[in-house]
Amino acid sequence: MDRASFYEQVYQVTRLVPKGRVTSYGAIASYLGTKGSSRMVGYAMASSHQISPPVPAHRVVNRNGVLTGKFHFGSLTAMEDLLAKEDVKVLDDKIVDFKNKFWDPAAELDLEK
DNA sequence: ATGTTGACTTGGA
DNA sequence: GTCCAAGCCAACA
Repeated sequence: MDRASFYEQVYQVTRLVPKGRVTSYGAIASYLGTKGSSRMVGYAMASSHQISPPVPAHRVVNRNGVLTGKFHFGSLTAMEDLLAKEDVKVLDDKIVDFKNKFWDPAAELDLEK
């Protein structure tokens, strides 16, 4: 993991997000150990458009469950459309029942244990 | 090496 | 409950 850049780590964790689930930038940042660099997580996603394999960035939202980065998808409806296909309802740019669909890598992966 | 930037988070009013 | 300000760290020029 040390060889991989912070970006790569973010990409990998993001790919681990199960379909139909969403996570927050802070959760990923915290999982990587850099809680304070929550911005970097989102910033990394900005570069995830052209990398491979593709990163399900649409499953990553802010702590509020709001699609803050939907504007970066090219189309304003692209992100919520992708989420809708994964049984994730989006209302007013916010994840419906976000708390229930929230997926915390640190808690789910539990690699510390 | 320094400065700017950013798909965030938290805390205080 | 909402709104504003500051902090945070890594990549890039």
